[in-house]
Amino acid sequence: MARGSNPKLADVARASGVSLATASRALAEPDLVRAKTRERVREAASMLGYVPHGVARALASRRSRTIGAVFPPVDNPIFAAATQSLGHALAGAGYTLLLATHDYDPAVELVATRTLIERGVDGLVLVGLDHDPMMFQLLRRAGVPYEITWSVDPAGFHHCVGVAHRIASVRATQHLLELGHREFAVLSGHTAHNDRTRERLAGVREALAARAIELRADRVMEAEFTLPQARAAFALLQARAPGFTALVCGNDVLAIGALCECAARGMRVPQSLSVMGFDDIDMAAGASPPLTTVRVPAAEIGRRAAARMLARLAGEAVPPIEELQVGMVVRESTGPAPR
Amino acid sequence: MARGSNPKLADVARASGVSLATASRALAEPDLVRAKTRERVREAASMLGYVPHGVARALASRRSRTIGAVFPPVDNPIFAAATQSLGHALAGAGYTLLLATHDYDPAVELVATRTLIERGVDGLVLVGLDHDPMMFQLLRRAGVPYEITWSVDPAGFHHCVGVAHRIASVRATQHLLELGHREFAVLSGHTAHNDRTRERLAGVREALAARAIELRADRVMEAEFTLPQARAAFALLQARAPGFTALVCGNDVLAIGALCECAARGMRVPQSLSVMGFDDIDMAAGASPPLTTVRVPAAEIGRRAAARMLARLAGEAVPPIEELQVGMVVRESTGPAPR
DNA sequence: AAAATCACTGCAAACGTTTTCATTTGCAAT
DNA sequence: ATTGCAAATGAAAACGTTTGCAGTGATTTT
Repeated sequence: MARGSNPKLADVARASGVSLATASRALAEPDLVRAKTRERVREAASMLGYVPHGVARALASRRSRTIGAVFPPVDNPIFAAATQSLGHALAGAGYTLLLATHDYDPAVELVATRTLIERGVDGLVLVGLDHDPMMFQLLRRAGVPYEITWSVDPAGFHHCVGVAHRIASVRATQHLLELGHREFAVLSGHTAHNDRTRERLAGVREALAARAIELRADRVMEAEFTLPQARAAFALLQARAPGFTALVCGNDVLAIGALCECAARGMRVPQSLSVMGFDDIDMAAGASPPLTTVRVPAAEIGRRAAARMLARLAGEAVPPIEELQVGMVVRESTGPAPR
Repeated sequence: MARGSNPKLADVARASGVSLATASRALAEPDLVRAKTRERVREAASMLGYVPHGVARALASRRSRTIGAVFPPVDNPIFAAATQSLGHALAGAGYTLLLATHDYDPAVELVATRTLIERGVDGLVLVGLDHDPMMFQLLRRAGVPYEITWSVDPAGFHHCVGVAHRIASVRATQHLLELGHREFAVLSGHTAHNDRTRERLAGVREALAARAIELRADRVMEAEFTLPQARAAFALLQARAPGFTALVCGNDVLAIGALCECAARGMRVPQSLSVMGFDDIDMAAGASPPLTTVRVPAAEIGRRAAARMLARLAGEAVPPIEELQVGMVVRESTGPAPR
C-alpha cells in the first residue's frame, strides 16, 4: 500500500539528470526534446515504474482527456451498444469515457451532469432533447461542449447526431396500413421526459390521421422499457380494448415483451396480430416470430458522437446537425390484416 | 464559453469576507465553522454560481471520490445490470463510477486499468480472476484497493464477491441427468481469459464424469456471447455431432441463440432437445420456450461490490470473500429425455 | 569574425483546492 | 478584569503536473 511513495515526475527527472520541464516534455511532447535525452527520460520512467498523475496533469493543463456521458440505463441494448462504441472510439484517441446513468429522471440527470462537470470532463454526450432547463444553463456557464445523441434538434440550436424518429415512425405505420390494417394499438414508452418516445408516438398518429383512421385513446398504453412491464402492459391493452390487428411498439424491448405475451396466450403473430418494433436490437432477429422493426444505428450514433466531439475539441469545424438514416427491416411479425 | 472566468473558491472567500481555508471548510466540513459564517459563505457561493473544481480538490485531498470499473462489454445484460447497480450504489454515497470495457482482451484490460489508475480512482472493480499478470503488480504498486466480482478466489488472495460457478454448473447438469439425458453437448463461451466460462464447463464435465458419462470433444463448442454467433455455433454443433438430447450453455445469451436456431429449423424444445441456460437474464423468462437456467444475482453483485468498496475506503474491515447464492430456475426448455 | 538563427533545456509560476499549524476570538469561570 | 480553553479562523505549504519565458550553446548567415 505504498501509494504515497509512488514515483513522481520529479523522481524521473532526477534519475535521468534533467529538469522537471524536460522530463515532462520528453514524455508528453517527444518532438521537443533531443532523441538522446528523450530516451534517457523514458528509460528512467519505465525503470521507476512511473505512472503519470492524471489529476495533477488535468489541473495544470486544464484538460482532463475525459468525456462524460449521461445516459438512460444501459440495460437497454441500444444504449449499451452506443456507450460501447462511444467508449471505444474515445479510447482510441486517448480519451476516457465517464459514464453516468439516470433512470429517466431529469433531476437525477441534472445532478449527474453537474458531477461530471465538476470532475472536469472536456465534453459531454447527452441523450435526447428533453432536459431540465437548468441543464443548458449549467452547460453554458461551464463552457463545456456537448453533443446530443438520438434526436436532432429541429431548431438547430444544439450539436446533434441522431435520427428522425417521427418520420421513421410514420413509415413503419404506413407499412402496416399497406398490409390492410385499420385497427391500431400502440405500446409506447413513457412520454414524459422523453422526446424520442413522443416523436415516435406522434409519427403513428400522423400516419393514421393522414388516412383519417382513429387511434382510440384506450388503445394507447405506456410502459417501462423492460420485458415484464411490456408483457403486463400488453395484457392490459388486450383486456381493456381488444380487437386491434396491429400493434406499434415504442421500441423492440416493448415489442418483444408483447410477442412473449402473445406466445403465452397462444395468440398467433402475424396471423391474428401484427407487431412492429423500433430500434432493431440483436434480439429482434431472433425473436419468434422474427420482429419487423425500424433499424436505428445505435453503435454508429456512439461512434459519430465520439468523432464529432473529438473533432470539436481539436478545434475543427463540425456541422451542427448530423442525421443518420434509418431503415425498415421487414421480418415475420407483420402480415396482412385478418378480416 | 466563459470557462476561464468561472468563479473559484477564492472568489467565494473574498465575497463573503473570509479566508480561503474557512470558505473551503464551510462548504466541505460545515461543522467546523460557525453557523453564521457558514451561511455567509454558502450564500456567496450560490450567488456566484460557484462549482467546485473536482480536479483541484482531488489533487489536494489525494482522493477523487471516483471508483473505476473494468468490465467486459456491457451489451451482455448481466454486466449492464451489474454496472447499473454499482453506479447507483456509488452515486448514493457521493462517488462517481468510471467505466471502462475491454472485449475480453487482457491487453486492452491492462491498458484500461492503467488509465483508470492514472485518472486517480480511489478503488477498482474488476471482473473474474483471469488477468494479465501485470495487472496485480500494477494494482499493488499503485496501492489501489480492488474488488473482484463474479468469481471467488479459492486461494483467498483477493477481495471477491461472486458465485460458485462450478458447483452451480454441476447442479444444472444434474438436473438434466435426472431427466434421463445421457447424450450431452455444450455450447460454451470462449474459455481463454475467462475463468467463469472455464469453471462452468468444468462443472458440466465433473457432473458427467461422476456418472461415467462421456462428453465427446466434438460436442463442445465455443462461441462469442452474441445471438448470431450462438446460432451459428449451434448450427455447427448440429452438423458436426448430432444426436445429443441435452444442451448445456455457458450463459443465457448462448442458450437463447440456440433456441432461436431450434425454432428456425423447427426443432422442438424440450421434446427433442433440452436446453439449459446460465445467468437468468430478463429475456430468459420470455424466451420461447421459457428458458431453464441458473439464476445469478448480477445486480446484487454490483450492489455488494459497491458496499464492500465503500466500507473499505471508510476503513472498515470487510470479509475478504463473499459468496452469493445461485438458484436453479426450472422453466420449460428442459424436459425428459426422448428415447 | 560577428551576428543571427536555431534547437534544446531549465527556472519558476501557474492550476484550484485541502490541510496543517499557529493564531485569534468568544465565552464561561474565576 | 483576568484567566483558561475550546472553537473558529487564517496563512501558507502542499498536491504533481504543464507551460511561458529566458537562457544556453551550437550552427548558420552575413
